[in-house]
Amino acid sequence: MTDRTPERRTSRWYHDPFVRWTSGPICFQRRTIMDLPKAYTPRDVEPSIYERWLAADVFAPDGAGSTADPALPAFTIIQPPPNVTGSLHLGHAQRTAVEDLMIRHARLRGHRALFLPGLDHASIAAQFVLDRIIAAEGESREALGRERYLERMRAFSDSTRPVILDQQRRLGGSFDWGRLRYTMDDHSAKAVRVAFDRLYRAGLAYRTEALVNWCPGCQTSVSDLEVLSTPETGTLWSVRYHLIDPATGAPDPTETITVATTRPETILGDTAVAVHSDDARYAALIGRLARVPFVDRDVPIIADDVVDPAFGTGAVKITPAHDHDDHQTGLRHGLAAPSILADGGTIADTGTRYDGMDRYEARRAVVADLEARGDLAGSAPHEMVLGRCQRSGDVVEPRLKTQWFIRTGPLAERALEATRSGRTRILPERFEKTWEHWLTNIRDWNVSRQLWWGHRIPAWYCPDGHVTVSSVATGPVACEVCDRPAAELRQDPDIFDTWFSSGLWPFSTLGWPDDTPDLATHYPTSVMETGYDIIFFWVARMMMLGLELTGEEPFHTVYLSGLIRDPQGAKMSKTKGNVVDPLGMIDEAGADALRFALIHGTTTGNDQRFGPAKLEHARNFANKLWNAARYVLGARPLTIPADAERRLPDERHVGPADRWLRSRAVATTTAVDAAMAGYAFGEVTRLVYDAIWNEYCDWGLELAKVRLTDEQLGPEAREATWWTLVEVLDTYLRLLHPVMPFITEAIWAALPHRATDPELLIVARWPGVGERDEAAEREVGALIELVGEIRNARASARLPAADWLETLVYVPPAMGPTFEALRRGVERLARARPLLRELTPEALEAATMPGDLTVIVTGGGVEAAVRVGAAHDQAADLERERLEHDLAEAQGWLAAARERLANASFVARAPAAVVAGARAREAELAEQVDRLRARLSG
RNA sequence: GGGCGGUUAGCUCAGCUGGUCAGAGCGCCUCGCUUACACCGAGGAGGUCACUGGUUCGAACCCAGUACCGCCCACCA
Repeated sequence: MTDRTPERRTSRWYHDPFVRWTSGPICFQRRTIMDLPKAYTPRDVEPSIYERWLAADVFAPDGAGSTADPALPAFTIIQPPPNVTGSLHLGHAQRTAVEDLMIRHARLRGHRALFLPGLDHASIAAQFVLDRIIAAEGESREALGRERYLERMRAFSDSTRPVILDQQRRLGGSFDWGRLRYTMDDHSAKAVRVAFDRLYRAGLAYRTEALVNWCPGCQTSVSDLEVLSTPETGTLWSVRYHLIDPATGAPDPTETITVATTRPETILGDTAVAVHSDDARYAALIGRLARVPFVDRDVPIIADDVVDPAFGTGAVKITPAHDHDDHQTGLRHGLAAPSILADGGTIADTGTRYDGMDRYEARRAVVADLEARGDLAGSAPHEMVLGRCQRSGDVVEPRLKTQWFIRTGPLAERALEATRSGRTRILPERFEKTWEHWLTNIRDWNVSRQLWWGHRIPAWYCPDGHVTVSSVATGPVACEVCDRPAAELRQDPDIFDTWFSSGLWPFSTLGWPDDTPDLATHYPTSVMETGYDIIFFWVARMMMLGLELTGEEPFHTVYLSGLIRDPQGAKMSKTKGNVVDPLGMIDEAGADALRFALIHGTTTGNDQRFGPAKLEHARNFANKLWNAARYVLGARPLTIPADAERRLPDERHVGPADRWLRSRAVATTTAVDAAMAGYAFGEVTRLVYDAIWNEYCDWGLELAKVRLTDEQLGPEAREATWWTLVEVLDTYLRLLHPVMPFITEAIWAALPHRATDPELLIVARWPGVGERDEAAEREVGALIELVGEIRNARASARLPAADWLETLVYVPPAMGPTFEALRRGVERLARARPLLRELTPEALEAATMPGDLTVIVTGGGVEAAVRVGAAHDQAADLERERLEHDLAEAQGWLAAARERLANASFVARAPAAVVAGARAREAELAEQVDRLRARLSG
C-alpha cells in the first residue's frame, strides 16, 4: 500500500478503508450528563467524544475548529512511529499519554499544536513476523522471491495497520490524522534517496569492504547497536602450530608455538601468529613461519603489541577476516584476509573437508582432528563475552563485506555541539552523559542490510565497478563515471537499516526535502519524547542526520521516558508473556484512567511498575470527578435557568468558602504551571488530583451544600456559590484535560460556558492565574482544621458518629465574620449543634464542664469545647488521654523549636524570614501548650 | 573494565534549586448520621528517609566512602 499525504485534510477519522469505528451510544449534548449513571462509564463517553473532536476538526493546527493564535510559535511533536505490524503495548500507551499531554497543553495555551502520527515499516522486525506466518503456510521467503515476498508484505502490513491506528485513537491521542505518515510511503522514499545522495556527495556515505557484524540467522549484517554483549562460559583451546624449519621448508615435528583460541574453526582463516614484541619467550621466533593446520598455509610469526603476554600462552592466532582485533592487526602487517564463512554460517572456501559444515559442527570437528594429530595442547572453561544478534539471538560473526557506511565522526561532532550549547536539552539531564560518551566513541554506521523489506539503497554499479548514487525515483540514466546507459547498471540489492529512514523522521514527515509550509512552520520540532532505550538507535541518528541535512537541531527538547514493568518489576516482553493489552484496560477503566495511571506518581526517565492497582486508583479518581460534576449540575439553584450563559459569581455575595475555593484554584494553577514548565507531569497529576479530591470535593462541595440549602440566605448568595463551584470546576477541568481528555470534555460540555468559550474544551484556553486570597485561605483554613479536630476528638472519645454534640467555640474577633458566615457549615461538618460562640477564651473556659472535650486550633487561634454530657462516662478518660497525647506532642515540638532558637548561630546566620517563621511557630506552640495544660489541670 | 540509576511507612512510589518534608495511593485498624460518589465518607496506627563519615546554624536532599539491587557502554584471543 502506498500512503500519500492528502492535499486536503478531512474532518473525518483517517480515511483508511480498513479502519472501522462505531460510535458510542451517547451523543453529548449540553447538560445531559445527569442522565448518565452514578458510576462513570467511559465506554459510553469516550467514543462519542472522539467523534466530536474529529467532526469539529480540532486536531490539526490549521483545522477548521482550531482556535490557535497564529502569533504564537507552533508546538510540534512528531510521534515515534510504532511498527506497522505490531500492536500497542503499555509502553506505547505511556508515550502517547505523555506526548498528547504536552500537545493538548500547548493547544490550550493557544499554540498551533501539531501531533503528527506515523507508522514504521520496521524492516527486519516485520520480516521476522511475516516469515513466521508464511512458514506456517509452508512457504518461505526464498521460494517466493523478492517481488512476490514484497507484495505479500505490503498486503500484510495493510492488514495490520488499522490495528495500531485504532489503538492510538482509543487512547485519545489528538493526532492530526490528515498528516499521517509511513516510513515506506512515497514521500519517505524520496527523503531517503535525497538524504543518501546528499550524504554521498558530501563524502559522508561511502562504500567499502570492512568487517561487519553478520547474523547467520537473519542472513544480514547488523549495526554495532544491534549486537548485544552477553557474558557466557566457553572453552579456551590451546593449539600447537608447527614451526617451519628454515632449512627444509617443512614443518618441524617438535618445534611448535602454542596459541589459544575460543573459536578453533577460525584456524582455517589464519594468516599469522602474533606475539608481544617484549615477550622474551618468543623473541627468537619472530619472523619465522608456522604452519596452520588443515589448510597447510605457512604464516609468519609477527610482533604486535596488542597481544597481552599474560593471557593464554601469549601467542595469538590471527584471523583477519573474522575478528575485529585481528583485522586491525592484519591491516598493520599487510596480511591476507581469507574468508571462511558463507552467509548461513557454514564453512566455505577453505578447500578442506570442513567446507559445508555449520560453524559449530566444524568447531567440534576441528577440535577432534587436532586432538587426533596430537596438536591440541589443552582446553579449559573460559568466561567470555559473546556478541549476539538482538533479533535472532544468534552469535554474530565478524565478516568482511563490501557495504555502505555513514561517516559518523563529523555528524557526531555537531550532535554533541547541539547538546553542549544547550540548543537541545535532554531530560532527564543525566542522559546527557551517556549521550556524550556514545557520540564521542561512535564508529561508522553500517547501513546496508541484506534484507528485502525496506528502502533499497539508491546506488548503481556499472560493469567497470563505477558507483552511481541517484536520488531520482527511477534511477540514474547513465553511469556517472563512464556514461554507460542505465540498462547496463545494476542497483545495489541491499536495503537501508530501518533506522536510516527513522533518522529522517522529524523532517521527512513535514515534507523535507521539499520546501513545504509545514517544514517552515513546524520544523525544528518542539519535543522528542521516546524511551531511553532507543536514545542511540534513534535520537542520536535523528540529531546527526537532522543537523547535516537541514542545518538545524530537529527538536529543542528530548524527553526520555522510563520503561513500564510488570508489578514484579520485570520487563514486559512477549516471550515472558507478561505483556498487557492496553485496550483491555481501556475497556475496563477508560482511556482517561489509563493515561492518568501511566503518568501519576512517575518521574522522568525512571521505570515504573504497572499493575491493576494503579489503574483502579485512576478509575476511582475519574469516578470521583464525574460525581462531583453530577452534584454541581444537579445543585443549580432554581433561580438560574438550565440554559443560562456562564456568569462570574457576584462579588457582593460570595462567601468566605467560595473565596477560599477560588483562591485554592489559583494556587493549584500556579503550581501546575510550574510543574508543566519543568516537564514534571507526575507532579501535575498529583496537584490536580489533590485539589479536586481533597479540596474541591472534601471541603468545597461540602461547604457549598450547606450554603446552597440555606433558607436564610438570599438567592444571590446561593447563585454566587453555585457560580463559584462552576468556575472552579471549569478551571480544574482545563488543568486536567491534557491528562484526562475525555471525561473533562464530557463534563465541560454539560457546564454553562462563557460567551467567549468555544464549543469544545480541547480548543478552549488554559486558565490564567488570578490573585490569591490570603485572608480567606487562612481563616477558612483554620475552620477546616477546627472541624478536623472536633472529628478527631469525637472519634478518640468514642462518641457516636450520629450524635449532634453541643459545642462551645471561641474564635478571635478578627475571624468573627468568617466564622459566622461558615457557622452552619462547621456545624454540619463537625456535627456540632448547637454551636455556641463564646467571646473570650476565658469565657469558653468558664463555660465548660469537667469531661468536655476541648480542641484547639493554634494557627487561627480558634478553640472549641465539645459538650459530652453525662451519658459518656469513659469519654472523659479517653479525652484526657487524647489531651495528654496532644500535649506531649506539642511539648516535643516546642522543645525543638526553642532549641533551634537558642542556637545563636541559627539566629545569626539563617535568613531572617526563616528565623521569624521559627519565632512565630514557637509562640503558637507555647500558647497551645499552655491551653492544653490548663485544660488538663482544670 | 568504564558509566548511570535505585535503596524513604507492610507494598508501589512522590519529595523541584538544603530551613514544618517526613508525604501519597494501596493495604491495615476503628467508625459511618449525611441521596454527588461504597469506584464513598470520618478518624487512626505504621518510617533513626540503606550504612559510615564530612560540609552547614540546619541534610532524606550537598560531598566522600561502604554495602546490596538494577541498567547502559566496552573488539582481549
